[in-house]
Formats: sequence, C-alpha cells, structure tokens
Amino acid sequence: MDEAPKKSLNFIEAFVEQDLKDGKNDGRIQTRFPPEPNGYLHIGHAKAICLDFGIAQNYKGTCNLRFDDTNPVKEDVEYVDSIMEDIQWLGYKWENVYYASDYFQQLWDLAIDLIKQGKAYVDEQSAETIAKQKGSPTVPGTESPYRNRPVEENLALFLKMNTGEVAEGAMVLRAKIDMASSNMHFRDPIMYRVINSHPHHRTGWTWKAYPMYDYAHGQSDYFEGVTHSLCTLEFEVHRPLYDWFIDQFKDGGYRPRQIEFNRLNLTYTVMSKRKMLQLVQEKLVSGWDDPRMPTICGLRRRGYSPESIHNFIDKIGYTKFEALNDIGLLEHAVRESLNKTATRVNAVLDPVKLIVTNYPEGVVEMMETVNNPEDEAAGTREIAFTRELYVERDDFMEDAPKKYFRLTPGQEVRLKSAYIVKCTGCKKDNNGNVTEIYCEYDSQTKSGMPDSNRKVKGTLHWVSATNCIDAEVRLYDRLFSVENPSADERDFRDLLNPNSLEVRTGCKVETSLKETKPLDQFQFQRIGYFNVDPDSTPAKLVFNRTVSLKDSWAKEQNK
RNA sequence: UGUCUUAUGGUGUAAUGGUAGCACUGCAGUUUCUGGAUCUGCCUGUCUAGGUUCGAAUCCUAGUAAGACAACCA
Repeated sequence: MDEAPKKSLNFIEAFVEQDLKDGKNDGRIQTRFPPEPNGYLHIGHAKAICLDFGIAQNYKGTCNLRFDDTNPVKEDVEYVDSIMEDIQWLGYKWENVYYASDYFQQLWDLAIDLIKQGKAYVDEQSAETIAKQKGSPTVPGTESPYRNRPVEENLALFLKMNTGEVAEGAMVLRAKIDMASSNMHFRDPIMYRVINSHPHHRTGWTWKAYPMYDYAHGQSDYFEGVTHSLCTLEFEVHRPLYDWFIDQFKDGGYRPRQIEFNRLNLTYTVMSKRKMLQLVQEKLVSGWDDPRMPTICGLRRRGYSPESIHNFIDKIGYTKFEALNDIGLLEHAVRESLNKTATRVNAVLDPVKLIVTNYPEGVVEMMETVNNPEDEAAGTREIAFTRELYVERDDFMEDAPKKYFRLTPGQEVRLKSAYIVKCTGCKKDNNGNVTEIYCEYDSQTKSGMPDSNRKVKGTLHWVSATNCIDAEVRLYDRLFSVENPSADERDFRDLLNPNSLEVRTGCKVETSLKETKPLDQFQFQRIGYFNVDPDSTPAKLVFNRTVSLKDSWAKEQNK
C-alpha cells in the first residue's frame, strides 16, 4: 500500500493540533472572521478568510462572521452587505453572524465591574495630554492625576459618559495597569471613549460611549466561545493586553487564544484601505470594483475565479515572516484555474482582412470547434467560415525572418478549426499600411478530414468578416509600475502605471459571444482571458493582460 | 537607546534534533489545430560568531539585519 504523503502543517495548524492534544477547551475549535465594516474586502482579507474558515473546516469546528463595529464614525451598512457577499463568493459559509455592537450592554456591565474593583478610572484630560503622559517606547509614562479618584466618582462619571452630556473628547475610561510598562499598550489603555456625533449603523443613538478594540475584541471572542483568535502580525504587541482583559473576566477553564500570522503583501499592489479609498475618490479607478483593484469584487470583475484565489492562498502559506509575495504567483494561479474552466472564444483585437481568393463568394461554412480543450464536457460550437476573414495585424509580415511561422508570402498556416491556407500576398495603402492579405486554401485540409494532418508550423485564430460582431475591448495591466509601491517614498499617485487601461474599439469577435452570460470567463484564442462586462452593449470585453506577451517570435527578437 | 517578533535559493514556503524538499521566476531544450499552454533538464539557499549534542536550519548565548508598538482606529 502506498504511504499517504505527509501533509505539512502551517504553524497555526500545529498549535491547533497541540491544543487538541492537550485537551484544551473540551476539544472544541472555534474561529471567527472579524472585519470592521468600514471598507471593501481585498485579497489580503481573503488570506485571513481562508485561514479562519479553513481551520474550522479542517478540525470540525465552527467559524463565525463577526463585524467589529465599535466605531460608528467609519462604519456603514453598505460595507456589511458587500463583505457578506464577498465571503460567500469565495465559497465559505459562516455558522452565525455576530456584531460586536450586540455586546455593548455586556461590555458595559463588565466595565462597571472593573471600575468597582478599582481597576479602571475616568480620565478627564485631553487626548494630547494623555498621549504625552504615555511617554515613548523608551521612556516610561507618568500617571494621570485622575488615576486614583474614588470608585463612586468613577462610576458616576462613566454613567455620564453615556448620557450625551459629556462632549466628545472630554472623558475616557482607562484601565489601571502600569504607566511604566515596557509594553506601551499596558500604559493605562483607553477602554471607552465618547462618540455622539454619529449614529451607529445598528444601535442608532442608543450609545454615546463606545468600547475600544483592545477591550471589545478579546471579550467578544470570549462571549462567543472562540478558541483560536487569528489575526495579523501587527497585533502581536496587543496579545499581552488581550490576555490581561481575558484574565479579568474569565470564569472557568475556557480561554481564547490569539495567534498572529503575516499579512499579505503583493508586488505592484497597494493594499492599504486608505490608499484604495483615495484611488476611488480621486477617480483614478472606476470604483472599488475596478478590475485593476485588489479588492475581491475587483478581482471578480476581472474574471478571477474563487478557485484561483484559493490556489494562490495555498501557495503562499502562513508564517511569522513579513513577506512580499510576487503577483506573478497570483497570475499563475489564475491561469491554471481558467485554463481548466474558461470557454474559448475567437476574437481579433487588431483586425486586418484576410481574403481567401479561391474560396467561393457568398458561402458560409460552419466549422465545429471545441469550447475548451481541457474540458470535454464543455462541448463544441460552430463558427462561420467565409471568403473574407479578419486576422491579427501582427500575424502577417511581408518580409519575415526565418523563425516567423505565421502569414508571410509563400508560407502555409493553419486557420484554427478550419483550413490550411497559403499566403499569396497583400495590398497596401499609400502609406504602406497593409489593408488586405491574400491567401489560397486547400480544400482537403479542413479540420477533421483524413488529409488534414499535414504539418504546418503556425496556427492562427480568425473571425469571419461577414459573420462577426464589433466589440470594444479593455486591456488591463498592473495598476502600479513599481515593484513595491507600499515601500516607495514617493506619492503613490506618481507610481501609477499610465498604461494600466487601454480601451480598444473596432475589435472583431465571433457571433457566439452574443449568447454568453455576463461575467462568464472566456479565453481568447491565443491571447488570453477576458470576461464580459455586465453593462455593455453590444459587447464590451474585459481582457486580462497580466504578463507581457511571451511569443516565440518576440523571444527571437530579444536576442 | 526599551519591549515584542522574525531571519532557509532571485521570490515565497517545507523539513517540528537525523538525507535541506516543493512552488513561482529565470535559463536551455521539447512539443502543439491557440496553450501567455505542455513536458524535460539546469541554476541558485539554512544571516554571522560561539555553545549544547553522536548529530543543529531546528535548542542556548551574543551579534547583525528587518518588522511591530508612543490613534479617544481596527
């Protein structure tokens, strides 16, 4: 019997297995994906989603969706909806949907407990003063003059913070820990602040005092029974505080555990929500779902499949090392996935007429062609072959070098799914531009015929000049022209790739495209992938040019 | 002049004290009725210095380098 290949665990799975082995939390595994509804999900979130949901799946646990909605200034229900849509598109189902705002009362009650224990106090100093007193990572902080006020006074003031009579910024509730701690987060962290200028997207004007992340996040995990709270590396320094708050309120043997992993960095990409928002607001892209954006909805519009994103995430792994991942890896994953699933369609982006001079005028011959050579189940379709065709302008050269295997006078090429033709010449206008190419076909070489297997070096895609549709094609390239825009000192707008979008009109596409559904993925013969833009009439194509053309001829040229 | 974390080919990741492997890129071939594909081969690596050990990428110490932390953001 073959030995099953030993699957390597990432370090998080190893922790989970160890916890299971140690019998922690009654062998229960529970995770959560906790976005703040203040923006759209991007490929970096997909990495977290795959981990949170993946761990739950692999270890027969549960994963919940929790909106970390503790700051009404930035949050909106629009984002809640888009986040749920994107997670489902990625193929995951949450057990429950929770909101941190559902715990506002519980969190409030526990905060009052903490005040009663003398472990929290209301500070009336300004934000600037508090910041100054915190010191710096190398200089210890100093204590607030309000630090030791009586419990009764703290209680009264805390209640007042939530009535609306306290102005924003006038008071905060702070945990009383250690102003000299080497960990800045222990220097009396703020637990509650007053926000009365914005309604909360779910609780409206009910609350005027809102809990901060460090307090709310860990307790929310605890309320829900989360066993493994997975987050990105920058929260590493918060973990001792996470544990401190858990220790204050813990009851019984169960406790959640925070584990950090490296966030996703991609070459030629900015992942910062702030910069992405700026791109949208300054109309440098068409919106959050612009196909050049690293958002889930952008990738979806561009034609990426959920499978391709999963494959990519599998390839990059989870570690504690802050890595910069090559976008080529994502593009490779996309090609791999689309090669298996994408329906092929003929399209000519830069058309020039090819006239088959010995083919009868007015005849329309239907040629059978496969929809996907990698998937027989995709079936076949018929495409019209006529005397006048369109081929790509660069598929013809009058004076061709040796290794040019496409159209050039005297040379034979295969027209995909049709006949072998021999180029006989061309016609040019006064400027020397080729306007028509001529060829003769060999009637015995139709695809599938017994004599059709004659070796020819090149195969070209084509469309019938009389049976085709005009299309506008959008060619997308990388949004940024530098490898690591996030690290570049210059304004990120100077780093944009001016050629990231090219709109081409007058492209010719086979008529079968009329029957296609929006957002299906297709593949142009020879040239790449595209999907059909949903708002287009008659046909606007979105073409995905992810890497430079690697053509045997182009390769020769470079030598 | 702090605390925490990290360091394996060009890039990303595995090896959990016992043969340094995989993927992407690159290069060289191969092949094809379309595939930016296929198949084959090749290149390149354990940050440095000590220590523990029969044996160290792995454990310890020091150094070096990188990241995080001084929001009433999450």
